[in-house]
Order: sequence, then structure tokens, then C-alpha cells
Amino acid sequence: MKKGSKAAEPDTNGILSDTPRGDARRKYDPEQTKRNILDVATQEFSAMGLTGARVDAIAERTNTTKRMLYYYFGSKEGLYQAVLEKVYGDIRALEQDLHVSELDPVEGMRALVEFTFDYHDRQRDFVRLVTIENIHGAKYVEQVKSFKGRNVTVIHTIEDLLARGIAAGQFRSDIDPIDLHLLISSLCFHRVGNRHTFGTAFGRDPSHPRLRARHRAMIVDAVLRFVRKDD
Amino acid sequence: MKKGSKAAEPDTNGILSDTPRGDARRKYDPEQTKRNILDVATQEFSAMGLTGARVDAIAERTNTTKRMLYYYFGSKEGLYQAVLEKVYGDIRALEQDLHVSELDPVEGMRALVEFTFDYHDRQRDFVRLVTIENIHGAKYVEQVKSFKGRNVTVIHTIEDLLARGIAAGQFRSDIDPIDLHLLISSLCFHRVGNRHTFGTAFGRDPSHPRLRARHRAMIVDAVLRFVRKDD
Amino acid sequence: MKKGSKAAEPDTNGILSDTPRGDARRKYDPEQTKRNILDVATQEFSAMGLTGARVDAIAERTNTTKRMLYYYFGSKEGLYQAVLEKVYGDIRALEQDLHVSELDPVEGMRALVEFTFDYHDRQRDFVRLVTIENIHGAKYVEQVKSFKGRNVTVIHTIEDLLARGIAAGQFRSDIDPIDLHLLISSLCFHRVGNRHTFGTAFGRDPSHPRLRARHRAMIVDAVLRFVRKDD
Amino acid sequence: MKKGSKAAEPDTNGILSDTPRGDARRKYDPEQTKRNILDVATQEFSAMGLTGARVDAIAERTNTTKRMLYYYFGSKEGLYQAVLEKVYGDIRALEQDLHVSELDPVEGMRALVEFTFDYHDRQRDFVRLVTIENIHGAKYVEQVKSFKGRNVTVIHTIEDLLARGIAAGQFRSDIDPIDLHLLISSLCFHRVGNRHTFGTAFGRDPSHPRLRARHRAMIVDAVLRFVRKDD
DNA sequence: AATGAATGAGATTTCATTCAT
DNA sequence: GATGAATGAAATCTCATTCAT
Repeated sequence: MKKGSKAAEPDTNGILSDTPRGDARRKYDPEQTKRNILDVATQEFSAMGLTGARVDAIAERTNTTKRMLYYYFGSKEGLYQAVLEKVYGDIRALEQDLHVSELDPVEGMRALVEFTFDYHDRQRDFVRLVTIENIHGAKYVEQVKSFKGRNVTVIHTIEDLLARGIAAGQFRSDIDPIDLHLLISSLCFHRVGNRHTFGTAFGRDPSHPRLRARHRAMIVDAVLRFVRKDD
Repeated sequence: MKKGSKAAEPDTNGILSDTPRGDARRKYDPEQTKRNILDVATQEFSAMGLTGARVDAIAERTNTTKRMLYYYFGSKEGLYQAVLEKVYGDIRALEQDLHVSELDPVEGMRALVEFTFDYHDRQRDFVRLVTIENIHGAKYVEQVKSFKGRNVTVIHTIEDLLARGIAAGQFRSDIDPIDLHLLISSLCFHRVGNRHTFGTAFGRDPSHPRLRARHRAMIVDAVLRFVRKDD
Repeated sequence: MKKGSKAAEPDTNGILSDTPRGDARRKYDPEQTKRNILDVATQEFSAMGLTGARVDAIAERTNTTKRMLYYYFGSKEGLYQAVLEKVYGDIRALEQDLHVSELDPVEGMRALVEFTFDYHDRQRDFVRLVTIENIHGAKYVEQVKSFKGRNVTVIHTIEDLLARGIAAGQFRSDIDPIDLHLLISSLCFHRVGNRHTFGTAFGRDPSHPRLRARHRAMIVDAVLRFVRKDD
Repeated sequence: MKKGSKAAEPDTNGILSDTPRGDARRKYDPEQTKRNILDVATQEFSAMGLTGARVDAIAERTNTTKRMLYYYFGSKEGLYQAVLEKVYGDIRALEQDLHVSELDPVEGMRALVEFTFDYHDRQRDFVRLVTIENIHGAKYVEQVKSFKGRNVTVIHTIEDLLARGIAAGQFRSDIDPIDLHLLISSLCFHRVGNRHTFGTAFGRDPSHPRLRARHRAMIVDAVLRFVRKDD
């Protein structure tokens, strides 16, 4: 009664989560019901955290009832895990489209960094959910089948770029691919995940378009300087 | 869910928060009572988040009762804010001790990065609390008087280093100090804050001593390469 | 103070508030559940006041649990407002049945006063709740939609009586209908609402049957003498 | 923390309760301390009721501490009773000044009604406290020594007026003095005690100066018409 | 006479979940 | 497959009162 469920902070973006209405709305469409619940839950968990999210609030913004949520996902935690699973799945699909192996190493590295930057910059829900998972010691994502070792793709990509760059005399030969991935992630993730405290501390919102462009260039620059071979 | 509150995950470290016992424990010592509550709360909030933390759990690990917690801090949120205030205050104190202005620009920059790295590496409570605040859109830290614009110190330090480095022909002249601070923070923060998902994804824990040293060197290297003037 | 909650002082009367059982008690009957809560709450709030009433005490005397009270009414205050709404609604219903327009002005006035007297005399819960609302500056009743300006009915009745009485040369023409309503209300309300202090002060309980009849006659008499045209 | 103690509604008037500072403020002045507590308590109880008043809130607005409140008055209830005692004492003092026995019966009756009207109109704290006592079944005032049978003075005054009026052929001979007192009280009390709901219901505040004058005249008129002998 | 710190008992409210249909 | 009503357990917070100085 008091606060209803204002939930949805200004913060969530729907990119991951639009419910496609597709064809004529059938009366009972389990798949659509599930998808609808999942979409709403993604927003709510992302906005409020696992403990902060309210089952009631999720149910309320759904086309169905709270009972269905339990019917399909068993528990609040189950729903949260389903959200994690979906969100990580979404990335994988995108990553496949990135064909850096066809590019010159420097250009490939630039493309990889820009892709990583853009992805984090847009998928705030994802960034938030990863953050939330870390608060919980990653114990839910550990149970997500599709997660374990999933990032090998990126690592392979980086290995390939490094190898070709070294061969071409462009890159240093003493860089660990996983460390490099961490470095790139750090630069792309932090400015999104911590933009609120950063904004409050410095009166400067990192998600502002002008800053966004500058940061993108800066990060690409920093990574390239880092991998480049000294003359 | 519903796990009672065993609180204290393996995760918290007590570096920020030991309660100094000083002399013999007096019966009425408000300062100590407050400090004691604050220390326990720091751990609990850091481990469980604002919504996840339980007032009962905090009180239980205290030398006093739940009632005192409300007596001194008014509400759960009030206590959380007091924790934020304390934690941010702790850093400021340390930052003062860092006299990079007496060092050569390159060495000063190295010292600054190493300090930042070490601080985040050790103060996991701090890193977690910042993360948690960002989940809440920084709305609590905004109300903390001592916070707004407090980081100017770091920025001034960076400005001084950059200016001297430029004058000495060592550094590039096109770097924005706040952007540079963000870059350094990103590198130091991310590996701590997101080490759980990172560890799960790559089977490699960034807080392991061996990795720790390597990351420290890598980050210093990356920053120096970034600021260094091209020949 | 601290008396647990034996609730129900000798004072409450159940006239407003019997729960009609209708047919066999069904398991799921939201309307009945709500009515049941409302009835018990009416007695408790009337007996103890808003702050004095205990949610636990209300729940205990209900066929359901405390939780349902929040499910349907949101908060203690919400329940209190619902009680006010119901109680004021009950009067309105009764007022409709009073067809004084068909009576001779003097007889009509007598009927109105007698009705007002009888209503207050019987509905002590109502009188107490109005008193309680006034302690709170009427701030809850102000939020009750159905309340604002609801008493127009009585005023219209009085206007009609006065107009007809003036036309017939029976009543004075200088009487404001709202003032007259206040006068009648005062006489009927005070002896009920303040009968305890009155009883203590004069050793005479105004609700005693013998006094009751005498007061009724006196009040009718006083009002008629007040409105009657001087010869 | 949440609401502090806004207490003091706009409603209370300080007429009963000014703390005279008299001579130079001595360091320890028990009488003044007690008076101060009593004055603040009068306002708080009058504004919030017995259950609604907060011991903390009272103490806060006092020049002393909560402990003293218990030191002098024993308990919240004890303080409340002391307030009742003081307030009733204040009236008695005033009533003595009313020498109606020297006036013509009609003028005496008018003077009595006007005095009663003015007293209630001004002493809202008193009116509220009486109301509050009635909510509690007058059980506290019963224990106030100075209360029981105190109103005999008024009754004697009325008896005297009636007797002289009857003797002079001005008043009816069938009026019970206590009933008449009740009638006068009703008219003077109700418009003050219930002015909030009345104001909300009819959009007309009975304490407005213009209405005040009209009501005063009306009530005097009504009483005189009631007691006057029919020709 | 006076005080700030402390407190136990109990108050209101919230939450994830299940029941009956 | 779907639903509105119901709920126990636990959470946050409040209150009058007392302790130690």
C-alpha cells in the first residue's frame, strides 16, 4: 500500500528484454507467459538486486499472476537463475558475429575493444546483474550450466589476435590473454557499473554521450599502447 | 533464500574494522558502542548488501543490543549511511599520506597507481560497499555530507603529476585528469569487485597472490604506457 | 498503561457491527473476511482510539490472521480510514429513510431531532470515532472520498423544514440551517460523547434510561423553542 | 529518525500554560522544573491524546531530561493525571470571579452562558483533554482528588439563577439545574471539540471569528428561549 | 537535583510461498 | 494452465522505563 512497486529505476534499459508479441495473442501461451515473466524479472532483479527485488513487484508488472511465477520457475532464486542464464545467452549470440580473425591484428584488437565497450555501454542490465552476482559470490551463476567456461570464445579470439600481432612484429610477446581480457573488461565495465558513485563524486556522468565517445577512444588507445611492441 | 542470517560470508576482511579495545572495557562508553556497531555493520552490509543485511544479525555480533543500533543510528538506512561515511573517510585519511609531489613524475605516477591498487586489493569491504551503492543508484552516498566532491584530492594529485610530467617532456599533454583517474580506478577496482564471476568464468582467482603481483605490474605498466609521451 | 490488549472496554456496543453470517461459512469469502475485519476494527478503534488500538488485538478477535488485515487494508491507518468510511456510510443510509418532507414543519423538526438523538444515543461507536477523529484534527476523514460535503443531505432537509415553517408562519426567518444543524448535533452528541466525565462530575449517568427520555424531550423542546416564531 | 517529534499541532493554545520565568533563573529550581514539564505535557497530551503522546517528545521540548519527568511524576500516566489536575484547577479559579448572583436573573443567565462559551472557545487544551478523558472512560479524572463533585459551584449558581427567575416570573419552573448545565455545556463544547470534522463536513470552520460571534449570540438566545416562561 | 546511556518487551509491517478452486 | 485468497515466519522499528554516574 505504502509504496506500491515503483521498481524500475530510470536505469534499466529494455534492450535485452522486449517481449515480442509476434502473432495474434493466443489465450494460453506458456512460452509467451514464461518470456514475459523473465523479461519483467530481468528488469526488476537488475534494478533492485536479488534480495532487493520483490516477487510481488515482479508479478504485478507481469501479464499473469504470482502463482505462475512459481509454477514455471519454482522460487525467487530459480527465477533469478533463469534470468542470469538468459542474459548470458544473449551475449554469446552477439559475440559470434564478431569476425576479428579476418582483420589486421591492430584493427582486430581495436574492433574487439570497441565491441566490448559498446556492449557494456548499452547492456546496463547485464552489467548490473554481473555486479549483483559478485555481491553473492557468484554462487548462482555457478549453477548455470551454460556459464562455466563459456568465455573461452573471447580468450581464443584474443589469443589469435596476439599470436598474429606478435608474428607481424606489431605486438609484445609477453602478454597473457586472460590478463588482457581482464584489462579490457575492467576499462569497459567499471565506467558503467560504477557510474553513479563516480557521477556523485565528480559531478560528471560517464554515460553522457560526449564522455562516452571520449572514453571509447581513450580505452582503445590505452589497450593498443599496452599491446604494441616497443621499438 | 530464507537462510536465517549466518551473515559474514567468507568474503569480508576486517582490515577496516577492528574495534580497538584501548583500556579496560568501561561500562558506559558511547563512542566505543557506536564504533562497535559501525564495525559490525560494515561487515554485514558489505557481505550482504543493504537489503540483504539483517539488523538482527548485526545486533547479535555486537556487544550491545538491537535497540542501541536504533538509538544511535535511527534506522537501518541511517546505519548504512554511517557505514558509507566512515568507509569513505578512511580512504581520505590514507590518501593524505601519499606524498607524490616530492617524486619524479613517472615515479609519482607509479606510486599513485600502486597505492590505488593496494588499497582496493586490501579493502574489499570498501569495494563491495561502493558496488552496493551503485546498485542503489548512489542515492545514499549522495546524502552523506562528507562525500560530495571529496575526491578532488586525488584529482589534484593527478593534475600535479600530469603538469610536471608534461613540463619535463615525459607525459602527453592531451590527457584529462578525471578520465585518467577513471582509467586507473577501473583497472584496480574491477579485478576485486568482479573476481567471483571472473574466477568462475576462467577458473582463475584474481586475488591469488601470484596473480596479484602480476596484475599490479601490468596495471602500472598499462598506465605508464598510456601517459608516456611518444617519441 | 501496558495492559496487553484486553481491548473491548465495556463501552462498545455492537449495533453497527454484527457480522452477518448469511449462509454456511464458506472457506474463501473475501467479502466476509473484509467485513469481519472491519467490524472488529470498528470496535477496537472506537474503544481504544487510533494510537491506542492494537493491530494484534484486532486480528485476534477476527476469524482470520493479522496478515489478512494488511492484505486488505494495507496498514493500521488504512484500516482506520476504512472504518471511518463505513461508519459514515451507515448513517447516510439511515438518513435517507427519514422522510420529514411529508410532515408538518413542526412535526418534521421534531422527527429530525428525535432521529438525531436516537442515532447518537445508540451508535456510541460512531460518536467515539468522531471524537477520536477530532483529536487527530480530522486528517484521516479528510482523505475519505465519500466524506467531503456528504452532510449536505441533512442541511437540505433542514433548509426544507425551515422554508416550509417560515411560509406557514411557524418558524423564525433568521436561522442559518448549518448553524441549526450544529445546535442540534451539539445537544445530541455531547451527552453521549462526554457522559463519562459528566457522570463523574455530577454522579449522574446521562445514558441511564430515565435520564435518556427526559433529555430527549428536553432537547426537542429546546430546539422547537429556538426555531418557533415569536408572536 | 523518521519523524522526530513534530508534536505540537497548530491546535494548542498556550493560554493555560505559560511558564512564568519570574525572577532570575536559578540553577536548580524544582518548582520551575515541574511547572515546565507540566506545561509541555499539557500541550502534548492535549495535542496527541494519552496514548498518542510520547514521553520522549515531551522530554525533548522541556528544559530538562526525561529522567526528571519520572523523578517528579512517576510515570506517563502520573504526568497525565497531574495535567488533568492542573487544568481543572485553572478553571475553578476563574469560575469564582463570576458574580452572577448580583445580576438580574435573565442578565445573570446570559452572563453565565457567555462565560461558558468564552471559556470553551479559548481553552481548547481543556476541551481536548476532557474529550481525551472520555475516550478513556474518565478513569484518570476519577482519581483526581480535586475533581469529584467539583462542579457543584456551577450547579449552585444555576439553581440560584433559576430560583430567582422563577420567583420573578421570568423563568419556567420545570427545569432541572443539572440538565440545564448539560444543555449549556453541550452547546459550548461541541463546536470547539468537534470543529475539525465539522469543518471538513461543511467547509465551515466554527472557530472563525465571524462565526464565533454569531454562535455566541445564537447559544445565548437558545438558552434564554429555553428557560423563559411562556406567557 | 540532575543526566545521558541503555534496554526488554512489544508494536507494525513485509516477504516468499502455498492453498482451494 | 491459470488464479485470487490466504499465511507463517521473520523483519524493522517504537515505547515507556531504568541504570550508572
